[in-house]
Amino acid sequence: MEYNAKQIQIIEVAERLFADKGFAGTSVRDIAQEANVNVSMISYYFGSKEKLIEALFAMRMGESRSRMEMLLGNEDLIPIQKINILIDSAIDRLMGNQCFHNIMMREQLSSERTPTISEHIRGLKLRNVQLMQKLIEEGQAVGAFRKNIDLSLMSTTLYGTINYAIATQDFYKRINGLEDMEEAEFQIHLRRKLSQHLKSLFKSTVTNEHHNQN
Amino acid sequence: MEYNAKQIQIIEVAERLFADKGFAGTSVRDIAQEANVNVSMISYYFGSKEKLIEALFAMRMGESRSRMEMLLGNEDLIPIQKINILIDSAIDRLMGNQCFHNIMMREQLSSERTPTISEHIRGLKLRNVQLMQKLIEEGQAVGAFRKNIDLSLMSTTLYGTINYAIATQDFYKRINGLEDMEEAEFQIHLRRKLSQHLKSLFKSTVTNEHHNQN
DNA sequence: GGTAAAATCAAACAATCGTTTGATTTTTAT
DNA sequence: ATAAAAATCAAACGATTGTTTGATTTTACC
Repeated sequence: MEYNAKQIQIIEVAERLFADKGFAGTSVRDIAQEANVNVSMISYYFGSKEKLIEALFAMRMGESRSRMEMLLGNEDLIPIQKINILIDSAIDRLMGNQCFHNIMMREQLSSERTPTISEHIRGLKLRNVQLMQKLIEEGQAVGAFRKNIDLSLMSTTLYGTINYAIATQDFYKRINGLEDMEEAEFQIHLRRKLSQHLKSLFKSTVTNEHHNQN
Repeated sequence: MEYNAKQIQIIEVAERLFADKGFAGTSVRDIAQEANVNVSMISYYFGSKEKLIEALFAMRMGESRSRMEMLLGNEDLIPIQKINILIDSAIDRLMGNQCFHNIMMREQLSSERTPTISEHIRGLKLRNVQLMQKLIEEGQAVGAFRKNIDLSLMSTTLYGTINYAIATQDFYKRINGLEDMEEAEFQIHLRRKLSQHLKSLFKSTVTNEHHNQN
């Protein structure tokens, strides 16, 4: 599906409001007002509020397809380097689209699911899990990684940690005394901390290397 | 605050519906119908829908206070054993109250927060983080744990992993071919897998021990 | 420049929302 | 048994919901 500038404007406003207040908590009049369009434009362009969030998923999902897969082709990297790239790319993707992933998280918490949205999420998660499993199995094959690794829960830890860190970033700011830090600077700070933490976590957990106590 | 049987009945139905469909997505008529009470009873007992969810938080938060803290007093346990108890108690708490923690997760994703609820969540999270930090610092003091551990992100990984595992348990079921498993049995299965995974994760990450490749 | 299509608008639509009302029943206590 | 208090109910309240209508303006094309 192709969207014109005004449609994208509506989608992006809706994305922010859905992330802030939830789908049911956001009225089409809220969206129309913030997007500076008439209320009827939403039904006119998308058919319904429900179809609008489906359009949002169609747009965002279509964007970042097959960006990570290329890292698999690079044969110059050792297994742990590929894992590190996977970690950083996950952090970039989630931190760079916090509103959208907030909505995705809400959608997964909900039981009244839209079939097409559920399918999008399931497909994305399947790709993520399979990519990580492939990387870990590669490492195991060359003897670099441990054998007793819970493959499906490793990706749960990766995405669970990032998602939870984003959801609780205000709390993180507070207990680490970073309330006065510039917002953009804080985002960079959190990315770096998450990257270090997760790389250390994965290195300790999946590799056979001994600890380097520094 | 003390609640009578009918009030608790309303609160528990509301908890399930809020978890399923969100606060804004659940109408007081939905709640009244499923709880077999008249709509006006909600305003009559709680004042408003908003006050109802606050009552839910007051009730659930008041229940499990200071249950974990006692594990700190036990001096017979070595640091990693205390960490393992912390992990299992977190799994028990979140898996045993999935509806409530679903609502808590939604609340943290939202920007339009109720002050009293935010305060409840902040207090709970603060206790969780401080308890884990204390345990890790105890282990570091006796030389059992590594020094370079990101204290605040360790609890993010613990609670992020559990929350995300619960939110995506249908997906977990599917990719592990457990769709035919009895629901109660699956819950036990997931608890055990989570416990093993997180204990292994924490052992590898925080201790100085070398890996035991089995 | 004229005409058809697309876009925009205020207004109205029926449905649902949270809450209140006022009468009625049930419970409690003397 | 009686009076006061608590609980329950159907009905109605005004506000807001998502959507549609029909008229009007803007855009695109020959």
